[in-house]
Amino acid sequence: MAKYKKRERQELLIEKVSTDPFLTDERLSEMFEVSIQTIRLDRLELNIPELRERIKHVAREETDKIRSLSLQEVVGEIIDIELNHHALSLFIVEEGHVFRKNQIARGHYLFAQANSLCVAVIDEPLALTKSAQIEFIKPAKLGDKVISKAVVEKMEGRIAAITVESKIEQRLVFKGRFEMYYTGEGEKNG
Amino acid sequence: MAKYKKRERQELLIEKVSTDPFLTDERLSEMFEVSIQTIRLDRLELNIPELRERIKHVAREETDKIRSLSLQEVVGEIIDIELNHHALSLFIVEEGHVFRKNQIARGHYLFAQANSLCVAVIDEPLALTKSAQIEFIKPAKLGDKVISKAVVEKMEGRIAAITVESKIEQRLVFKGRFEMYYTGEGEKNG
DNA sequence: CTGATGTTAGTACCAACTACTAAATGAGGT
DNA sequence: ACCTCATTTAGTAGTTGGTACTAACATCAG
Repeated sequence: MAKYKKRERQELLIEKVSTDPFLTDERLSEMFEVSIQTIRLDRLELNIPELRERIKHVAREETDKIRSLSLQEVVGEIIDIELNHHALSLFIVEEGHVFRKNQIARGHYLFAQANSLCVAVIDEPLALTKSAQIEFIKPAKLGDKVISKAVVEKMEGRIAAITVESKIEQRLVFKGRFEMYYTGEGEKNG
Repeated sequence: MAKYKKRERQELLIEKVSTDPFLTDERLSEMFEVSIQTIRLDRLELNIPELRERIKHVAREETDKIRSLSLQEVVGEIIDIELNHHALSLFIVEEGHVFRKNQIARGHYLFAQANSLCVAVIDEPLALTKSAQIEFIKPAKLGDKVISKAVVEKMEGRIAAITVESKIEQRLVFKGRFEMYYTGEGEKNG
């Protein structure tokens, strides 16, 4: 028997549609070997919108993501800043940031938070990282809220020295010392 | 006169549609105060597909992006590896990786390439970054192909020392020394 | 005034639906 | 075997946002 019972079919339908939102009722009716009307009834019962609405939804969602991605110029959200002095940012560890195995955040995200905070705190048109000494003291896990604080120690001869400390619930998880290279507007070299 | 000439209108149309792909011909015809037919003719001449096709396109494009984002587990593509000894990876600098202003790659992408290479080269179930000293010698720019080489210097007492050098066309742009913490399977501690 | 260019109007048709009515088919329970 | 309720299928009318096509205006330039 190729056909499923109502319950089974509806469960599979949810799965099918959520993995591939581009399926028409016709294609679905072929897949489950039932009539189009049955599929429509199922969608009605399950509150699954029609193809076009599903696509529209995906498209909208994703255009939003693009916006937030280009905002993600800075990793983490800056919550306090006094230019050339100090800055604070918050970074929440999400699914994309962790090793699946153990839910520990990849080191380079903590680094990225610190690094982009350093770029942000310097009030000059160009600021590039020159060097860094960093330490990962404790792993950050999925869901953790990491607060990073950057303090500019000195700025001299186009080089700024910045120390960064990142904490989760007051506990130090990361620290680093960054040297940033910066220049004013007209200036440029290699 | 609220109405535009054909040329102007068509240019604006392209802009409108590309910034908001969700506009129907009807809405557009209202915006430009012309008939729907005129809009349709314009789209025909400009090869702009209809609303539904535009949305579908956006949706598809973005579902692809999600896939490639989750693939971005490792930054850069590993091109050679001998576990616990050395590894090589290639990272091509793309639009998302650079400052828009000057097309220079954000430092944390170079770091991420090096860091994930260090994670990859260690043949143990768990490998976390403990510390790093890094130097950014020359900026990497949009389109650059960065080859990163990690060499394991020693592995002792759950700590591995690894040196990384990243080059663009034989020229050193980044180097670093990483300390990685690792453990075998059953083991675990905070 | 005449043509070319541009703009509108209108028709037939399409995909992928919704909303609704009605008939056919099960599958169970007694 | 018969009745019943759930399920499935069929079919119609109407919707949105179009394509494709024909035909009738407008407008302006030479």
